[in-house]
Amino acid sequence: MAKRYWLMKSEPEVYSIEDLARDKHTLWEGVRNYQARNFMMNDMAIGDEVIFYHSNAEPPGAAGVARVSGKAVPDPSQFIKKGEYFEKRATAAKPVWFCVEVEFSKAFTKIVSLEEIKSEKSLTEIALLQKGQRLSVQPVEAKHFTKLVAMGAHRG
DNA sequence: GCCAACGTTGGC
DNA sequence: GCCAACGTTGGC
Repeated sequence: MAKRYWLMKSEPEVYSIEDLARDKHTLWEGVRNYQARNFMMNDMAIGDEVIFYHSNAEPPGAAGVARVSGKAVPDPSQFIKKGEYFEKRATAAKPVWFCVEVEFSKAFTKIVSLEEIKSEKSLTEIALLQKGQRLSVQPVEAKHFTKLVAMGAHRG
């Protein structure tokens, strides 16, 4: 199957591209939206490439590239009773939430800001910019992925 | 199944 | 902190 491309959002105050660079890989825990979960469960494959997007940041924007390094597994955070992501409906036999593992690929020297993405003509169709688009895990077309990476690489 | 109320996301 | 644009919940 052909490699696919994705965009995954994280608040850098919580987990940034620098954190991923340090950790090398991480489980993408805490997604609590069914559409986003289904992308991870059903559509993501090892080797798929991911734009790591900083949301609720100054500035918001694409911060680097990661790679899917492990297929979807039950999200451990749903079983932590005192945790922020506890899911009381979940059992070991029937988990509710799943997450993939991603590994660090590269950090852009400088964030490709949302403002720059908006002003780039070839990116007007990217899912990220569509009205009401809030999904924290979303597909990206190959041409948009390539463009974002080129914009990120042309810095520094 | 409908839909109002409520909660969340995330840019500004 | 505000609020648009969602998604979820729960009464009926």
